[in-house]
Amino acid sequence: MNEADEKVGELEEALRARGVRMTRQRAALLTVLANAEDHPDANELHRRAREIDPSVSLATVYRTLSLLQDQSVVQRHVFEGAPARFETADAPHHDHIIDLDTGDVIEFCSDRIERLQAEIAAEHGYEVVHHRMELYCRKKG
Amino acid sequence: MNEADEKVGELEEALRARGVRMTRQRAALLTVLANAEDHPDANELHRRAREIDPSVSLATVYRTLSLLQDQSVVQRHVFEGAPARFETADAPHHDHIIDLDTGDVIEFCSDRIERLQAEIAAEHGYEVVHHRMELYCRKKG
DNA sequence: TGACTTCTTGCAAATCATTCTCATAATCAA
DNA sequence: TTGATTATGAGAATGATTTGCAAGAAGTCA
Repeated sequence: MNEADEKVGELEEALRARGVRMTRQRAALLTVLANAEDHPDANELHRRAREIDPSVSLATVYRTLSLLQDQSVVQRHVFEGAPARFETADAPHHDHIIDLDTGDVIEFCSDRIERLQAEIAAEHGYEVVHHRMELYCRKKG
Repeated sequence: MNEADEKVGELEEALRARGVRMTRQRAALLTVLANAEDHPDANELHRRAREIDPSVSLATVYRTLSLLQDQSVVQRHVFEGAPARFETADAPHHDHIIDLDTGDVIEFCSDRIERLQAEIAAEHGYEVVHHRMELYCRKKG
């Protein structure tokens, strides 16, 4: 039993404890998400989930992703001109570098930037509920 | 003749100089854009353009917005879960605070953040082509 | 375990923003 | 004005996501 499978078990239990019904399809999607090292979109998640349970429909993938987002189990990212991509929300907050040539996504985080953001918001009388920062980049010459 | 009308004239001329045909519809949209103090979406721009020239179609609004974006006359912003919003690109680069309760958009910019972004990208072997930073905020209680 | 209530699912049809097709109309250079 | 080229309107097409509905599972309680 690897790390990801362990994670799936924990997630299932946590969700059940919060009154979420555990179905075949939801378990399949949780497994896919826990094993994903990338940032797949709904279609790709659907493809992978079908390998575990061929009956899973795309509609259910979307429904389950919404559910998991509400439960703070996954995060949805919408990058420019592309379908939304998903990842498990267990990692601490981070932002993304998007490689314009390959579509690769690299994660990073910077306390200094976050602090500056809060400062700027405060100057305008606001507090940051959440933010989005994406750097669309190209490999250096 | 106010500031915005002057801007429209300049824009028309600049576009013509670049070989862009000036049509009734394009002029209408330029006028709307030059007079917009907010960040309207395509539908709203269509509504406003119709007040000047009722024949303008939504398809043309979209086509013209693409054209103007290519010509660096307007910038398109896609905020969370909402249609794209547009603004003239004459202002220097800036980022946005989005008021979650009202949908209001406030502009700001921070050299310090931009510098940090470039630094972070460089650490990963990248250079920033462009970026997106949005602070989804609520008024401070 | 069986019976029930309530939630889930798959499928297909519906949305929504945006783009495209194509026949017609307008722009601009000569 | 004329002609070559490009733009436009109307509506159909697209792609991602959501939804309505009838049928199928989950969790509950006796």
